[in-house]
Amino acid sequence: MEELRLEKLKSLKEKGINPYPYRFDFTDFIGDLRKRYETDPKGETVSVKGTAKRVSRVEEGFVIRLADENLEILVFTEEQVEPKKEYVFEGKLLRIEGKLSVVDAKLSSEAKDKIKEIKEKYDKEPDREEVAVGGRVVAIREMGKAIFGHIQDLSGKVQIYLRKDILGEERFEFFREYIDLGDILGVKGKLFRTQTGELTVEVEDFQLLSKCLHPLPEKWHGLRDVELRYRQRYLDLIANEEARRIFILRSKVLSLLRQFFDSKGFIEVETPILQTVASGAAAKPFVTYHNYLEMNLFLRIAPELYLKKLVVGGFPRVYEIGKNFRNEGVDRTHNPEFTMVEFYASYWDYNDLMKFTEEFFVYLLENTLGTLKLEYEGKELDFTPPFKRARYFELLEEKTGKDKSFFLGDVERVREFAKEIEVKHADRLTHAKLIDKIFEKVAEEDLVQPTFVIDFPKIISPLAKTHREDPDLVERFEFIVATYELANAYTELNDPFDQKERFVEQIKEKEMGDEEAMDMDEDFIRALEYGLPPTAGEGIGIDRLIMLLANTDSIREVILFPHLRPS
RNA sequence: GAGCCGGUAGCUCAGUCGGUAGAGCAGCGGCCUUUUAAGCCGUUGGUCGCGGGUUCGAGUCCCGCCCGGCUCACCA
Repeated sequence: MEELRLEKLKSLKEKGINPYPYRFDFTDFIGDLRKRYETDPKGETVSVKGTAKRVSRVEEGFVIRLADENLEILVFTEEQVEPKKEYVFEGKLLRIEGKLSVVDAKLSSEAKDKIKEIKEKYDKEPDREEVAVGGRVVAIREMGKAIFGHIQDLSGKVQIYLRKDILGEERFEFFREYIDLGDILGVKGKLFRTQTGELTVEVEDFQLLSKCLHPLPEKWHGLRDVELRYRQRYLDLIANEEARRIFILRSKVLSLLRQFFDSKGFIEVETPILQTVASGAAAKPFVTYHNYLEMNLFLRIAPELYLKKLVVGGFPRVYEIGKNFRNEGVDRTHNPEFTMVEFYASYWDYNDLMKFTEEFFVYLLENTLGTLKLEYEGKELDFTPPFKRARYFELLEEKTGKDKSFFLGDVERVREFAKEIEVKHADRLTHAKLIDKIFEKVAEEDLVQPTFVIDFPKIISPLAKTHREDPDLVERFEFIVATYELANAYTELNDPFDQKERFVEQIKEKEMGDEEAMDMDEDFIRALEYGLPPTAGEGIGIDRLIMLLANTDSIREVILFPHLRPS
């Protein structure tokens, strides 16, 4: 902590001022002010003339403050220009961090628009409305008898303007003396626009709402150190607009997801995370210990079996959004705890689920990014339905020249083939795992566009219903986007005798060395004996979905507090 | 687990061949009533991740450890 800020804290208390007051009467979040007085352009082409007041280098090119008749607009360009000279730029009009900006701008010869007219169109006059807003002080610019600054909340930033003649000597000096960058401040005053057109609160009164005892990260570069950004995510959120954007997006996706599922007659439920048998997926669980019961419990690897028990119980459509825990390696696309939505619908089969999935993605994309074509790691992904469909064994045959009967035939010949194409540990994998690994190795990497891979081999799908046209297959699909498995779904196996046999097969697999093979859940079999209606179920990985929408290549960027070793 | 890269001021980063540890921002003291990466003048600030070694001398070279990133493995 900073010595000086601690002294201020002490001095405030001595003056009888509580640096941590109980409440603040505010009228708006900052973003609401902006919504009221500003509309967002939609990327229309404009060309404007003005003087380059400041040229700043950023990662890709330059940001220019272009001024005409004292009104300013930001220009993002790769063109190199000199300050204080006049230029004409043509580009797309967008609002970036609250400011009207011409992006992808190129030098041009003729200006068809005036900055003044653009501003009048999108920035309305606030008519000195009286407002009270709170936020963290992120900039202070002293100007003698006036002070400018910015306060920020999650919804945005707004400029504050303090004048000695309005506040009076004592309050003005109090601000200079006691308010630091990082403090939470409440201000009351009138909204106006400055000469350059920026929405600003002319402060009539202010109150310290909480003292910040540490200096803030650097204002221009933000907080870059990845380790610090994850360990102290609050600082990341204060300093980096991109971090705020991603987690607001994540929240929006969850909200849209609930809206969509609720509107389709699904009921949201919660099932146990602590389980005595961790089943429903192929993975190694975390183990924990219950002191009172004196027994080991597992953190769930999937909610699947519980959700199907609910369908048996008469819930026709259920969904659960929740964490699953898998005791596996950690990398760019795997976190030991991750969020899934898993859902089940009576009377549906996997064809219904594919339609539903298409509809869901369209709903999600239109309400977040506003487009069905999104850019991910330099590639354009097109979510216009219908999505591509590819049969599992047809893909395999296309890539290897070997057909289904080969892969499902003699295990040793499959093993030989796996060794040939350098599948790791081919000599000790079970038949099921061999096929799975060969598929991952040869087929998955080419699946960039959204694709339903359908009709998986039965031996790697112990909970899926046998294919109605082929006893070697099950009615299952994985939804693959940008080579990642985004969803996994099937027509549910509801024959208790078949299910029991499949579990027995899994136990054999486990005995043959597959640690991830599924455990038998006796109560689940009993539930099936009471009758599970025809049902289809699906799980969608929320973290990977957010990665896709946010265009980020690391799962840690979309998890607020990713796991790190203690420092 | 292995390889590579990184850890230097609160933050973002430089630091050459081993020779007294730097910049910008933030901070502090001034000037400035429409500024906005404000500007101008002055100025404080270091366990160079930790421990050991080589050397007259180590941020720099060597060894070990810790934390992070990337890649490959493990998990399977």
